[in-house]
Amino acid sequence: MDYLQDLNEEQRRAVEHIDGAALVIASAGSGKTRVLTYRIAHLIANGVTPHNILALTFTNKAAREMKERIAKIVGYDYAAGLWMGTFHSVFAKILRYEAEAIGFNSSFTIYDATDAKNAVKLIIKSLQLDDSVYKPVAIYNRISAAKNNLITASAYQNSPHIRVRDEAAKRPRTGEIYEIYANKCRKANAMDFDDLLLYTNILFKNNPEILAKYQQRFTHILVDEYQDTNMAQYMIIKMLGQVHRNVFMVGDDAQSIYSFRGAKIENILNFRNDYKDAKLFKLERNYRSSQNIVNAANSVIARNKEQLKKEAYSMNDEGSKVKIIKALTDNEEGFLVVKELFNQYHQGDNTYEDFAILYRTNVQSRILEEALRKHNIPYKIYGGLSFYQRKEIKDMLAYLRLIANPNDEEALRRVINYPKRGIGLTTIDKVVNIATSEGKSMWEVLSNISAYRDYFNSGTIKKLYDFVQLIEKYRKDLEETSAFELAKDVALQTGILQEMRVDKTPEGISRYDNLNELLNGIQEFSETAQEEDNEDNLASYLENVALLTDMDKDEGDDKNHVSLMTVHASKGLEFKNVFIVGLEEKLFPSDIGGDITEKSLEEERRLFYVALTRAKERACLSFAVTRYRWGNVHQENPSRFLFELDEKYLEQDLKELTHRPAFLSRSNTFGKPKYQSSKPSYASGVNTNRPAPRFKKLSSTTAPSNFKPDEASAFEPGMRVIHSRFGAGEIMKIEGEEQNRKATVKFISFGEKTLLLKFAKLQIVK
DNA sequence: TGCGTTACTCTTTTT
DNA sequence: GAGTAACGCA
Repeated sequence: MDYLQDLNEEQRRAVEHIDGAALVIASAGSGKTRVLTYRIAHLIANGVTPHNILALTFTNKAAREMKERIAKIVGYDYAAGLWMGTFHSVFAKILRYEAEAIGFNSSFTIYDATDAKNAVKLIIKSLQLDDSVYKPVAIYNRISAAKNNLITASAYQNSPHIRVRDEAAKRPRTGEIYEIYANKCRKANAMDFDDLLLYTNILFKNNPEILAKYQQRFTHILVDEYQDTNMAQYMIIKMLGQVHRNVFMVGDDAQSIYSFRGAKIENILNFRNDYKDAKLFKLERNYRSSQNIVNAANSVIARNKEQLKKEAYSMNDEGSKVKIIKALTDNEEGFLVVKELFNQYHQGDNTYEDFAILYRTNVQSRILEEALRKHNIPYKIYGGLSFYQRKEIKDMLAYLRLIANPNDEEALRRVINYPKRGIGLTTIDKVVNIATSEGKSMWEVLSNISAYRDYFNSGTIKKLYDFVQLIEKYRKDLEETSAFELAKDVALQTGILQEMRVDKTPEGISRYDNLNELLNGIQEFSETAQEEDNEDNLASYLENVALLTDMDKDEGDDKNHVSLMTVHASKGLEFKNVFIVGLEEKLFPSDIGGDITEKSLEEERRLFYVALTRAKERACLSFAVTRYRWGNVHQENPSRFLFELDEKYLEQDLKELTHRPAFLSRSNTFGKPKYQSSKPSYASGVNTNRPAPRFKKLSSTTAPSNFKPDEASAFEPGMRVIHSRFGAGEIMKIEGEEQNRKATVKFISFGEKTLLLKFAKLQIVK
């Protein structure tokens, strides 16, 4: 019982709450995880069987860490019985048990976003629709949003409201695509991320006896990050919690940042409408951050209208004030931020893991990366192109998926001709046509290929037959072999590993390393599964891996690095020193999706709040006056969030810092040639009689097809390069006027290094 | 059928 | 700037 000693009064009241609905509003750094873990431990200590507790978290990592902490209090045996994980992973598990009830097979595979988009793209193509109108990503997003709001394909098509919207968007056949996609997934025995939640809802709604079983089982339900649940998740909890009504929601409306994924902040705002007798606990004391940081963050978030009343405060030291860095360019921003980081590191007793650099978008990481490398500072980028999204990893996993579920069409398409075995697009198209006309899956056609001799030549028949045999061979020992044995055999016998080993280019080496890392991961999985007496087979590995992200990967032993990540990815983490970069209008707050509406602005503000409250001791914000975005230099304005910060908590005078001569603020873009209306004209001056441009811009790394050798003479020694990916500098010498239709230009940057530029993007001024 | 080259699009966040 | 679709050639 002594664990209760670690809690303040409000925390303890929440932890000691056992029966009935409860909402815990836990502001940043207020010990939310502690309350959750201790409450679960407390439930167990009070006789609740772990098996009857369902705890849902936002990431797998959070679940794992929480389980670990609970185990330390109540013992590993008890903790192991808990139902704990993300919504997606827990309900994927339940869906596997109950697959038959919704017409799936329990070995269904999970499509990630890429698989799903590919499938949608193929459908659009097969309907011969214009993919510039029916943009696959946009259609997929529509479908995803529908699923998150529990709108099935038929409901979608029957909704007049949706019809009007799609017709206005000139995409009246979206519903049809949705339906075909849903059928296709069913035939492939596959579910995408959203399906996991949608089908859980359908399962429970259509099968009262199954719902009752789980309602009985889960006597106590806990949900973390409740502010980021969507409609589908909300309904699952509502249904499951109906009988016992012991739902314990923890969240912070001020940190709701996933509305783009369908999260409804209303779920937390209106919680007490659903559970009128619910207890409300407010954790308002921030144990993480200094007073200055908490106060600064409060001064910004106070501007949001939609929020629950609470008073976040800190009783830590006052701490240092928030520092703001102004840079002239994005490159300089990277440089100044890293310089400041470098200074801070050498001032106090810091390690590099005390530092994080947060940004709004992943693309911003590159510049920071370069600056860190130049300073020899170790860093690690989280997110971005995830490990599991790399081609070599997806290809390898596709083999495993296909072996587990041969109807998985996306997996089949990936590997049927990888490594190259002479099965081209023509052949694949034929197979697809046969499959569609006979209402079969591609695999069903392939595994009976001799019945279709007339359609293919004998060589192709042989190739297809061999491929089927290859997969069938692995399928035979699917049950007996461990996931690792199987994966190893595939990697070796298909020649994938060999192909990568011989590739000595830097990319090839990295691919080889990645594949090995994946194999090690599978080995680790097999070993722990054996130790813990879990199922060690391929199916269980695949279920595990499909829902993993980069953030879930275990940190190695080497933690001594600066962390770089998006603000979204930083939720739930804390660092002694935090840098938030790119605080400019249109970037943060972001203006993607058109206008900045009141609602979207409030979410961006919450995002900024999340970023700022990651800091324990020091926060440093930066902005650049010009930024190189989508091919052009843009004049940027400092973010409104900077001005929303109460000056009391700032180190510098913001007005002075952001003051800009009037002539600069007049135009919003700078360096953008005026003649460049729709398409950039490489052969400038040739097709226009407007005045010769002051700037010459060449795009792409290769010379354009209409490039003439004499274009190279447009570059002369003495020209100043005002922008290139290597920075600014002056052209010292022209080297070669034509090399394979490419020009090579040499110039000296900052009078130091000689850099070789091919046709890198240049902006040159005479 | 496969490969190399060129042209074009898309740039927010992620389970 | 990067990834990919389309194109054109062998």
